[in-house]
Amino acid sequence: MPELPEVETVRDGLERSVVGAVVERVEVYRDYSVRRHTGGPRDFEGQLVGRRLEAAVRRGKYLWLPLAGGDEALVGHLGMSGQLLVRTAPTRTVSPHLRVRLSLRDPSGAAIELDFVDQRTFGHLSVAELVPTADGAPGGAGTEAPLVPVPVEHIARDLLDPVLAVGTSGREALVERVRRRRTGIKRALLDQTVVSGIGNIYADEALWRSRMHFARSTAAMTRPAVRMVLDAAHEVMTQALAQGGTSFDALYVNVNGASGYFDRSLDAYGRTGQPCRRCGTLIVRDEFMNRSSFRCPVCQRTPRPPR
DNA sequence: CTTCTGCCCTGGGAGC
DNA sequence: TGCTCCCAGGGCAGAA
Repeated sequence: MPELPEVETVRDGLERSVVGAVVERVEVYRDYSVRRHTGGPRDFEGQLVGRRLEAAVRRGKYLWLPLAGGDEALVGHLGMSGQLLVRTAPTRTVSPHLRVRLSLRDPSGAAIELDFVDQRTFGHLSVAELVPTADGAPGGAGTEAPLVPVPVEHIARDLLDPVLAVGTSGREALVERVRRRRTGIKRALLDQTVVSGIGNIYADEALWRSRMHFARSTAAMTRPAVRMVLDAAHEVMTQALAQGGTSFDALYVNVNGASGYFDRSLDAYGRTGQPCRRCGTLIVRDEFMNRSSFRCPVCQRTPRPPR
Protein backbone atom coordinates (compact mmCIF):
# COMPACT_ATOMS: atom_id res chain seq x y z
CA MET A 1 0.00 0.00 0.00
CA PRO A 2 1.36 3.39 -0.94
CA GLU A 3 2.94 5.48 1.77
CA LEU A 4 5.15 8.50 1.34
CA PRO A 5 8.00 6.90 -0.66
CA GLU A 6 5.60 5.27 -3.10
CA VAL A 7 3.57 8.45 -3.53
CA GLU A 8 6.76 10.43 -4.13
CA THR A 9 7.73 7.93 -6.84
CA VAL A 10 4.36 8.55 -8.46
CA ARG A 11 4.75 12.32 -8.14
CA ASP A 12 8.13 12.20 -9.80
CA GLY A 13 6.69 10.14 -12.64
CA LEU A 14 3.79 12.53 -13.13
CA GLU A 15 6.16 15.49 -13.15
CA ARG A 16 8.13 13.93 -15.96
CA SER A 17 5.25 12.56 -18.02
CA VAL A 18 2.10 14.69 -17.75
CA VAL A 19 3.11 18.18 -16.59
CA GLY A 20 2.52 20.58 -19.47
CA ALA A 21 -0.24 18.45 -20.98
CA VAL A 22 -3.81 19.68 -21.47
CA VAL A 23 -6.89 17.71 -20.38
CA GLU A 24 -9.07 16.90 -23.39
CA ARG A 25 -11.53 14.40 -21.94
CA VAL A 26 -12.47 13.02 -18.54
CA GLU A 27 -14.35 9.78 -17.96
CA VAL A 28 -15.53 8.85 -14.48
CA TYR A 29 -16.41 5.17 -14.35
CA ARG A 30 -17.03 5.05 -10.62
CA ASP A 31 -18.66 8.05 -9.00
CA TYR A 32 -17.41 7.03 -5.55
CA SER A 33 -13.83 7.59 -6.73
CA VAL A 34 -14.54 11.32 -7.13
CA ARG A 35 -15.08 12.46 -3.54
CA ARG A 36 -14.79 15.65 -1.54
CA HIS A 37 -15.46 17.47 -4.74
CA THR A 38 -18.07 20.20 -4.50
CA GLY A 39 -20.40 19.68 -7.41
CA GLY A 40 -19.94 15.95 -7.80
CA PRO A 41 -18.44 13.81 -10.58
CA ARG A 42 -20.07 15.67 -13.51
CA ASP A 43 -18.74 18.99 -12.25
CA PHE A 44 -15.34 17.34 -11.78
CA GLU A 45 -15.25 16.50 -15.48
CA GLY A 46 -16.31 20.01 -16.44
CA GLN A 47 -13.68 21.65 -14.23
CA LEU A 48 -10.83 19.70 -15.83
CA VAL A 49 -11.51 19.79 -19.55
CA GLY A 50 -9.34 22.37 -21.32
CA ARG A 51 -7.01 22.92 -18.35
CA ARG A 52 -3.25 22.47 -18.51
CA LEU A 53 -1.46 20.55 -15.75
CA GLU A 54 1.21 22.90 -14.38
CA ALA A 55 3.16 20.86 -11.81
CA ALA A 56 3.11 17.70 -9.73
CA VAL A 57 3.16 18.34 -5.97
CA ARG A 58 3.06 16.07 -2.93
CA ARG A 59 2.62 16.53 0.79
CA GLY A 60 2.49 13.37 2.85
CA LYS A 61 0.37 10.93 0.87
CA TYR A 62 -1.61 13.63 -0.93
CA LEU A 63 -0.76 14.50 -4.53
CA TRP A 64 -1.96 17.44 -6.56
CA LEU A 65 -1.56 18.86 -10.04
CA PRO A 66 -2.10 22.65 -10.11
CA LEU A 67 -4.22 23.72 -13.08
CA ALA A 68 -3.39 26.65 -15.35
CA GLY A 69 -5.84 29.53 -15.45
CA GLY A 70 -7.07 29.66 -11.86
CA ASP A 71 -6.06 28.78 -8.33
CA GLU A 72 -7.21 25.19 -8.44
CA ALA A 73 -5.63 21.78 -8.55
CA LEU A 74 -6.50 18.21 -9.41
CA VAL A 75 -6.07 16.52 -6.02
CA GLY A 76 -5.50 12.81 -5.51
CA HIS A 77 -5.08 10.34 -2.70
CA LEU A 78 -4.18 6.76 -3.60
CA GLY A 79 -5.67 5.22 -0.47
CA MET A 80 -4.63 1.59 -0.13
CA SER A 81 -4.68 0.36 -3.67
CA GLY A 82 -4.73 3.40 -5.94
CA GLN A 83 -2.50 3.65 -8.99
CA LEU A 84 -1.97 6.44 -11.49
CA LEU A 85 -0.93 4.87 -14.77
CA VAL A 86 0.41 6.91 -17.64
CA ARG A 87 0.16 5.47 -21.15
CA THR A 88 1.31 6.93 -24.43
CA ALA A 89 0.06 4.09 -26.59
CA PRO A 90 -3.35 2.43 -26.77
CA THR A 91 -3.59 -0.60 -24.52
CA ARG A 92 -5.20 -3.90 -25.33
CA THR A 93 -6.29 -4.63 -21.80
CA VAL A 94 -8.18 -2.33 -19.48
CA SER A 95 -8.05 -2.94 -15.76
CA PRO A 96 -11.39 -3.96 -14.26
CA HIS A 97 -10.60 -1.45 -11.51
CA LEU A 98 -10.26 1.57 -13.80
CA ARG A 99 -12.18 4.34 -11.99
CA VAL A 100 -11.26 7.55 -13.82
CA ARG A 101 -9.53 8.20 -17.13
CA LEU A 102 -8.06 11.54 -18.18
CA SER A 103 -7.21 11.87 -21.86
CA LEU A 104 -4.41 14.40 -22.26
CA ARG A 105 -2.58 16.12 -25.11
CA ASP A 106 1.05 16.94 -24.45
CA PRO A 107 2.82 20.05 -25.89
CA SER A 108 4.19 18.04 -28.83
CA GLY A 109 0.66 17.00 -29.77
CA ALA A 110 0.95 13.42 -28.56
CA ALA A 111 -1.94 11.73 -26.80
CA ILE A 112 -1.48 10.55 -23.20
CA GLU A 113 -3.87 8.62 -21.03
CA LEU A 114 -3.75 9.08 -17.27
CA ASP A 115 -5.68 6.25 -15.61
CA PHE A 116 -6.73 6.18 -11.99
CA VAL A 117 -6.99 2.49 -11.12
CA ASP A 118 -8.11 1.57 -7.61
CA GLN A 119 -9.26 -1.88 -6.58
CA ARG A 120 -10.44 -1.08 -3.04
CA THR A 121 -11.65 2.43 -3.80
CA PHE A 122 -10.19 4.01 -0.68
CA GLY A 123 -8.42 6.47 -2.95
CA HIS A 124 -10.13 9.42 -4.55
CA LEU A 125 -9.75 12.39 -6.90
CA SER A 126 -11.20 15.90 -6.76
CA VAL A 127 -10.64 19.42 -8.01
CA ALA A 128 -10.07 21.87 -5.17
CA GLU A 129 -9.14 25.47 -4.59
CA LEU A 130 -5.52 26.33 -3.78
CA VAL A 131 -5.00 28.49 -0.70
CA PRO A 132 -1.86 29.99 0.90
CA THR A 133 0.14 27.84 3.31
CA ALA A 134 0.02 28.91 6.96
CA ASP A 135 3.78 29.46 7.17
CA GLY A 136 4.38 30.90 3.71
CA ALA A 137 6.78 28.10 2.77
CA PRO A 138 6.26 26.02 -0.39
CA GLY A 139 3.26 23.72 -0.17
CA GLY A 140 5.11 20.48 -0.79
CA ALA A 141 7.58 18.51 -2.86
CA GLY A 142 7.66 19.56 -6.49
CA THR A 143 6.74 23.23 -6.21
CA GLU A 144 8.01 26.59 -4.99
CA ALA A 145 4.49 27.95 -4.66
CA PRO A 146 3.31 28.56 -1.07
CA LEU A 147 -0.09 27.03 -1.84
CA VAL A 148 -1.98 23.89 -0.86
CA PRO A 149 -5.42 22.59 -1.86
CA VAL A 150 -8.14 23.10 0.75
CA PRO A 151 -8.41 19.36 1.54
CA VAL A 152 -4.67 19.34 2.36
CA GLU A 153 -4.69 22.43 4.59
CA HIS A 154 -4.93 20.40 7.80
CA ILE A 155 -2.29 17.87 6.70
CA ALA A 156 1.04 18.49 8.42
CA ARG A 157 4.31 18.65 6.50
CA ASP A 158 6.20 15.38 6.05
CA LEU A 159 9.70 14.37 7.08
CA LEU A 160 11.10 14.87 3.57
CA ASP A 161 9.94 18.50 3.60
CA PRO A 162 12.86 20.97 3.90
CA VAL A 163 10.88 22.86 6.56
CA LEU A 164 11.26 19.77 8.80
CA ALA A 165 14.90 19.00 7.96
CA VAL A 166 17.06 17.64 10.78
CA GLY A 167 18.47 20.41 12.95
CA THR A 168 16.03 23.08 11.82
CA SER A 169 13.62 24.96 14.06
CA GLY A 170 10.81 23.23 12.19
CA ARG A 171 12.08 19.81 13.20
CA GLU A 172 12.50 20.86 16.82
CA ALA A 173 8.99 22.33 16.84
CA LEU A 174 7.73 18.94 15.64
CA VAL A 175 9.65 17.21 18.45
CA GLU A 176 7.91 19.47 20.99
CA ARG A 177 4.53 18.95 19.36
CA VAL A 178 4.94 15.18 19.72
CA ARG A 179 5.95 15.57 23.36
CA ARG A 180 2.88 17.68 24.09
CA ARG A 181 0.61 14.89 22.91
CA ARG A 182 -1.08 12.72 25.53
CA THR A 183 -1.00 9.47 23.63
CA GLY A 184 1.23 6.60 22.49
CA ILE A 185 4.12 7.18 20.11
CA LYS A 186 2.66 5.17 17.24
CA ARG A 187 -0.65 7.03 17.37
CA ALA A 188 1.33 10.28 17.15
CA LEU A 189 3.39 9.02 14.19
CA LEU A 190 0.20 8.00 12.35
CA ASP A 191 -1.58 11.30 13.06
CA GLN A 192 -1.34 13.21 9.76
CA THR A 193 -2.01 16.51 11.54
CA VAL A 194 1.21 16.02 13.54
CA VAL A 195 3.50 14.74 10.78
CA SER A 196 2.28 13.33 7.47
CA GLY A 197 3.31 10.48 5.24
CA ILE A 198 3.84 7.78 7.87
CA GLY A 199 1.50 4.80 7.65
CA ASN A 200 1.32 1.52 9.50
CA ILE A 201 4.30 -0.02 7.70
CA TYR A 202 6.83 2.76 8.18
CA ALA A 203 5.61 3.45 11.72
CA ASP A 204 6.42 -0.14 12.67
CA GLU A 205 9.78 0.03 10.88
CA ALA A 206 10.73 3.31 12.60
CA LEU A 207 9.76 1.92 16.01
CA TRP A 208 11.76 -1.27 15.42
CA ARG A 209 14.82 0.74 14.43
CA SER A 210 14.44 2.92 17.54
CA ARG A 211 13.77 -0.08 19.80
CA MET A 212 10.52 1.47 20.98
CA HIS A 213 7.18 -0.04 21.89
CA PHE A 214 4.21 1.45 19.99
CA ALA A 215 2.36 2.35 23.19
CA ARG A 216 5.19 4.31 24.77
CA SER A 217 3.79 7.55 26.19
CA THR A 218 4.75 10.58 24.10
CA ALA A 219 4.41 12.85 27.13
CA ALA A 220 7.04 10.83 29.00
CA MET A 221 9.53 10.75 26.13
CA THR A 222 12.72 12.80 26.19
CA ARG A 223 13.60 15.11 23.31
CA PRO A 224 16.43 12.80 22.14
CA ALA A 225 14.03 9.83 22.13
CA VAL A 226 11.52 11.68 19.96
CA ARG A 227 14.31 12.89 17.68
CA MET A 228 15.52 9.30 17.36
CA VAL A 229 12.21 7.86 16.21
CA LEU A 230 11.58 10.73 13.79
CA ASP A 231 15.08 10.31 12.38
CA ALA A 232 14.42 6.58 12.00
CA ALA A 233 11.16 7.23 10.14
CA HIS A 234 12.96 9.72 7.91
CA GLU A 235 15.76 7.24 7.25
CA VAL A 236 13.57 4.24 6.43
CA MET A 237 11.42 6.28 4.06
CA THR A 238 14.48 7.75 2.35
CA GLN A 239 15.89 4.28 1.83
CA ALA A 240 12.57 3.01 0.50
CA LEU A 241 12.38 5.93 -1.88
CA ALA A 242 15.86 5.19 -3.20
CA GLN A 243 14.81 1.62 -3.97
CA GLY A 244 11.40 2.54 -5.38
CA GLY A 245 13.01 5.03 -7.69
CA THR A 246 15.26 2.52 -9.35
CA SER A 247 12.39 0.44 -10.72
CA PHE A 248 10.51 3.42 -12.11
CA ASP A 249 9.58 3.47 -15.76
CA ALA A 250 8.73 6.91 -17.13
CA LEU A 251 5.92 5.55 -19.25
CA TYR A 252 4.29 3.59 -16.49
CA VAL A 253 3.79 5.37 -13.20
CA ASN A 254 3.26 2.45 -10.92
CA VAL A 255 2.44 1.88 -7.31
CA ASN A 256 2.67 -1.69 -6.18
CA GLY A 257 2.93 -2.40 -2.47
CA ALA A 258 3.85 -6.02 -3.08
CA SER A 259 6.96 -5.30 -5.10
CA GLY A 260 10.49 -4.14 -4.54
CA TYR A 261 11.19 -2.63 -1.19
CA PHE A 262 8.53 -4.47 0.77
CA ASP A 263 9.71 -7.98 0.16
CA ARG A 264 13.37 -7.43 0.87
CA SER A 265 13.93 -4.74 3.44
CA LEU A 266 11.25 -4.84 6.12
CA ASP A 267 12.46 -5.65 9.63
CA ALA A 268 9.18 -5.76 11.53
CA TYR A 269 6.04 -5.22 9.45
CA GLY A 270 4.36 -8.47 8.48
CA ARG A 271 7.15 -10.62 9.94
CA THR A 272 5.11 -12.45 12.60
CA GLY A 273 6.96 -15.58 13.71
CA GLN A 274 10.16 -14.68 11.91
CA PRO A 275 13.36 -13.92 13.85
CA CYS A 276 14.22 -10.34 14.75
CA ARG A 277 17.22 -9.38 12.61
CA ARG A 278 18.92 -7.90 15.71
CA CYS A 279 18.34 -10.44 18.46
CA GLY A 280 16.69 -13.48 16.88
CA THR A 281 13.54 -13.32 19.01
CA LEU A 282 10.40 -14.07 17.01
CA ILE A 283 8.46 -10.99 15.85
CA VAL A 284 4.95 -10.75 17.31
CA ARG A 285 1.74 -9.20 16.06
CA ASP A 286 -0.37 -7.07 18.40
CA GLU A 287 -3.86 -5.65 17.98
CA PHE A 288 -3.61 -1.90 17.65
CA MET A 289 -6.31 0.57 16.61
CA ASN A 290 -8.30 -2.27 15.01
CA ARG A 291 -5.32 -3.21 12.86
CA SER A 292 -1.95 -4.82 13.31
CA SER A 293 1.29 -3.77 14.90
CA PHE A 294 4.46 -5.80 14.53
CA ARG A 295 7.39 -5.67 16.93
CA CYS A 296 10.21 -7.58 18.54
CA PRO A 297 9.09 -8.43 22.09
CA VAL A 298 12.65 -8.16 23.39
CA CYS A 299 14.00 -5.12 21.56
CA GLN A 300 10.69 -3.28 21.94
CA ARG A 301 9.61 -3.98 25.51
CA THR A 302 6.07 -3.38 26.69
CA PRO A 303 6.09 -0.12 28.69
CA ARG A 304 4.90 0.00 32.29
CA PRO A 305 1.23 0.92 32.31
CA PRO A 306 0.69 4.52 33.52
CA ARG A 307 -0.68 4.77 37.07
C1' DC B 1 -8.95 21.89 21.42
C1' DT B 2 -7.55 16.94 22.03
C1' DT B 3 -8.15 12.08 21.83
C1' DC B 4 -10.30 8.11 20.21
C1' DT B 5 -13.75 4.91 17.78
C1' DG B 6 -16.32 3.37 13.91
C1' DC B 7 -17.00 3.40 9.25
C1' DC B 8 -16.10 3.67 4.23
C1' DC B 9 -14.69 -0.13 0.28
C1' DT B 10 -13.21 -4.46 -2.40
C1' DG B 11 -11.45 -8.95 -3.50
C1' DG B 12 -7.76 -12.37 -2.22
C1' DG B 13 -7.21 -16.03 0.66
C1' DA B 14 -8.26 -19.02 4.54
C1' DG B 15 -11.42 -22.20 6.45
C1' DC B 16 -15.03 -25.45 6.11
C1' DT C 1 -15.55 -27.21 -6.02
C1' DG C 2 -18.12 -23.52 -3.79
C1' DC C 3 -19.55 -20.86 -0.15
C1' DT C 4 -18.70 -17.63 3.86
C1' DC C 5 -16.03 -14.70 6.38
C1' DC C 6 -11.91 -12.22 7.68
C1' DC C 7 -8.49 -8.99 6.60
C1' DA C 8 -5.82 -5.02 4.67
C1' DG C 9 -5.88 0.47 6.39
C1' DG C 10 -5.85 6.19 5.47
C1' DG C 11 -8.74 9.61 6.57
C1' DC C 12 -12.73 11.58 8.22
C1' DA C 13 -17.14 12.37 11.00
C1' DG C 14 -18.67 12.51 15.24
C1' DA C 15 -18.50 11.35 20.10
C1' DA C 16 -16.44 11.98 24.60
